Amino acid sequence: MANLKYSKQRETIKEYLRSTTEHPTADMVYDKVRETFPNISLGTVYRNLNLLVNEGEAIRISCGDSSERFDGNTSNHYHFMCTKCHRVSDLFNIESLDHINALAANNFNGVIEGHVAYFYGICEECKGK
Amino acid sequence: MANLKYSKQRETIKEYLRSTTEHPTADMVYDKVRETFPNISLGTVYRNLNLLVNEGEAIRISCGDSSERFDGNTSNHYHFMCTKCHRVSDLFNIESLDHINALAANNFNGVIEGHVAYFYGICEECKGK
DNA sequence: TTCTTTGCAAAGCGTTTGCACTAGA
DNA sequence: TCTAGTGCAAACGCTTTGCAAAGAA
Repeated sequence: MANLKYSKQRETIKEYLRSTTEHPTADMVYDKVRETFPNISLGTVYRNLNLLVNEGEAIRISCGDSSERFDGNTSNHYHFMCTKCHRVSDLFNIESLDHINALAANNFNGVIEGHVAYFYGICEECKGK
Repeated sequence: MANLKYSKQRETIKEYLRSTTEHPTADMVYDKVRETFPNISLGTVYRNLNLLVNEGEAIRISCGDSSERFDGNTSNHYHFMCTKCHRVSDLFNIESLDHINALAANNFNGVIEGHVAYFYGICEECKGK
């Protein structure tokens, strides 16, 4: 949380994540940020993505794909993944599913602290094809 | 789906998955099955796990951990992962959360086909510690 | 100066795959 | 016989890490 010095690279990554809704992978971030820093390395991108996630400036999304995705929108929301084009989009129509925690806690002897959930199906763009 | 020949190795893996509720990783399966087939290779374990999942004889579980887990119980149920000991357990107390698909579909222009969800928190064993 | 960040390259880890051989049908 | 499965080792894809140089405070 502390000991963080400013870096142009991290700032650029953070701004890119905030500006997009495409939920990029580290590789996609790398490609984008290289437009500004042609010499940036993938390692730096990974390091900064991890830092941003730890600082609460970004969210890590695992949708069963081979690589993780990142989201600069840290507000509580759910995601949808298209099984055809594998794009991840935001679902702002559901506010919260926290009631399912109570369902899970029923008759369970541990402590339910939260859940991870995402939806899948066919996105609007792929529907007609 | 077709062209499957019997193999002792696959049968042993399948039976192990059916007999346990520990949701083993491929490595854990490998360790277990080596008790019966000391020369089995990790590659064979992976190949058979994938075959079993494709045949519907097992389920693949991704809980954000580095490695995937497998479950021989193919009935519809949810999982709980302890954030302390990282054990995965079954939640038989919730039958279905399919109603959340309708919540997600509301005001969404694609097609919601299903969801992936798991719960996390502290398991009964770790609670007292 | 001091401590963090960077670029680079190598290593790490889980998983898959090519190949020659074995075994089920 | 014919085809699928096996063991082995190498390769793969994503991510992390060690190190010396560069940059922020």
